[in-house]
Amino acid sequence: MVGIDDNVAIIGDWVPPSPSPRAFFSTMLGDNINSRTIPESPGEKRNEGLCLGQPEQMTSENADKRDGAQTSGVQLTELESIRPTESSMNPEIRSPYLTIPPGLSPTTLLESPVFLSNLLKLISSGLMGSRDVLAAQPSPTTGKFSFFPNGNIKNSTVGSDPPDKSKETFFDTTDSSSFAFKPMGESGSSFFLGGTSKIASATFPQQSFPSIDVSVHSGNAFQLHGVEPAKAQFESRNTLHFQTELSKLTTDKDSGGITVADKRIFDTVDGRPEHSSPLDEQQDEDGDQRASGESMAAGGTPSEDGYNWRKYGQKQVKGSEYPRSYYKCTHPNCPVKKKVERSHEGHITEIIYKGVHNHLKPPPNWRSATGSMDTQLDIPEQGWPQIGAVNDSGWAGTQKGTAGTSDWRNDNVEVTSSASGGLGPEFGNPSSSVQGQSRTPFESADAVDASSTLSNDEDNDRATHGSVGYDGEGEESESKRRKVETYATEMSGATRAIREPRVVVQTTSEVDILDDGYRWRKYGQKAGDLFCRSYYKCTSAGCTVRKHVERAWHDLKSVITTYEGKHNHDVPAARNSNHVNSGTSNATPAQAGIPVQTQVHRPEASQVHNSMTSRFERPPAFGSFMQQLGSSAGFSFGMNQPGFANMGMAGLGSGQPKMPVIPIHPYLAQQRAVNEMGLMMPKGEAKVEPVAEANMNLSSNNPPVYQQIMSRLPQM
DNA sequence: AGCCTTTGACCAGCG
DNA sequence: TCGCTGGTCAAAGGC
Repeated sequence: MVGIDDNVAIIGDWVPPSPSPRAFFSTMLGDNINSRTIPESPGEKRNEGLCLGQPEQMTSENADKRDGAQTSGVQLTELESIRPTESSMNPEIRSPYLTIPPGLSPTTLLESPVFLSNLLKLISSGLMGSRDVLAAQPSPTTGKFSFFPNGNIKNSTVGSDPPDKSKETFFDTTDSSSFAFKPMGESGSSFFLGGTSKIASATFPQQSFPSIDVSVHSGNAFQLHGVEPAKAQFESRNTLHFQTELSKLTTDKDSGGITVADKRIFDTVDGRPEHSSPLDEQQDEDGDQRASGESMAAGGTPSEDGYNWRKYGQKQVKGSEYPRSYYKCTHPNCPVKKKVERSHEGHITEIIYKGVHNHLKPPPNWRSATGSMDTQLDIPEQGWPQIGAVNDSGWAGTQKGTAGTSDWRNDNVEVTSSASGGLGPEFGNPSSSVQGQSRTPFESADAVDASSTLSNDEDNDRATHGSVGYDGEGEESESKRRKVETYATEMSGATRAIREPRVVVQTTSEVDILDDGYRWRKYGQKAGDLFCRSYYKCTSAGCTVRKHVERAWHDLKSVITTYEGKHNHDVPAARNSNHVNSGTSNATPAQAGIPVQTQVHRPEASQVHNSMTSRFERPPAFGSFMQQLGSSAGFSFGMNQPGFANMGMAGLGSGQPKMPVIPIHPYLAQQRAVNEMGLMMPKGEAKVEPVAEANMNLSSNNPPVYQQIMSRLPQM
């Protein structure tokens, strides 16, 4: 990769030896406890401080005071990604520098909810004061970031003037594409977080956060400036305007919960991609202008943000000559959607994101290799879902009430409530209440870091070999090492192309298999020479089960249905009752006893209705069983799926009772996380090959085949 | 094989 | 109640 690999963090007085993205964020966010000297209230869990800081920090006054006090307290560590700097204009206001390690593109950072939210954490924790203004330019070649206090930027390189060498001699002033954070108001090329006093003036219960507005000059400038309601700004040619409005960030003072509304708007001019993945950036660096066009997926889908999207709608909107496109993240259970609007020239003018991904960004080439379903790694459910939850106040980014609009209300309510307060300590994960054992928001950040790492070939190799971006860190703590191991396991599992269990059922009627009690959405169809196959997804929220129904042309009566995925909810009540009570004698072998090779029993259906419940609330014994099951039969039932928190809860229908909450020892939880990762098995092909008719129970009273299969799971 | 886009229809909110 | 609008669904076909 040109640039980023060549120049690393020139901002600092010296450059750490290839800090990993993980280290970058870890350090940035204080994950490196050794470098963290930010005062914390005694007895206060560290993680609490990591979220949004202590409440008393949240006033503008305090924030400003802490700008200096806290940042000056940041020790210069080996991975000094953030360091205090004397302001040439206002020595009281200090802002950390931020260096972008190799392999981590600025755009990757800024597109990352982790980055944005963590910047907020910085702000809130005092590392970045409310008045800190960041004028940023991503350096495709250096990856430099620097944070400048408000008003200190006179010569940012953003789009215009080079930095003042007299002030920043270390700054690569000859590199017009260097990174600088610049206060808003100095041309359009500013990037600031904290938005003057908006953050500062907000007090944390029900605090309203300012928008974060990021403009990215895809060529050589990068901007993120806070404005009020995010407004699109068109910069010069090749300018990308990225607006993120953390339009709603509220906290529950007691629980530490936080609700964040996030909106990002990408504006592009001149048809440049509104966002660039690291690869795209590389292409740009290489002068490969294909990026402008080819960074768009077929059909113009903006995919260069690294995530996989499925267009689910298009609408001609009022006042726009061109339609607006609607996309959903294809990752299972990921609630993120985005709207893409285009200018009358057909260029993308705006992308509005809704929600935050609850998974890692898939490595660039994985989708084509293994399919997006398997490549977008989940991150701990106590991570982004809560943040995302927070964000879902609507597309427009206007600051709305806590409930948000109808479409997003579920996200907000479900996640927030499920997380016992959202972004509080441990993100509300009851099992993660013990410091240092469970995953914290920063660990989520770590995961994302690692994701970024995967974008880097070199680091990717390391990840594959179980060493994720720890170069230069010789004395990592055991806990950190454990986290790395955990992640390595995770990555290893991902590398093995984790597949889901598969159950193949042959029936004599497609109708029956379609009417199996569950709600399916047809998402594809394939007609081959010998067969015609339809693809279905379960429409239940949080359910990842898919099936395809295949009918041979020569024998249309023979229907082979293959179920694939994890069995995380019960049959929808209405359909279920209908089905059971219908008495339709059209029962088929599909509804009969299926001789699943894996002779398993199942817990109560309600006990596996979603993995949120499973993960948080299932008895440990059940987890143990599932491990055995997973290891023995290649089955998994949504038990080892992180990242289901929000959707899982959203998917809790009224008729789906929740399991009692059974606390799990955090250590066990963590170990389980590791184990579960390790149990991610290749597709288990628990195949029910064409079943002999004799084996079919044609009783119409039989529950759907899926239930039949599930009924063979062990009882608790 | 699996996912994607297209596109008309449907639905809900709102005035 | 109606019309407008935005958002979503889902069948069909393409990649």
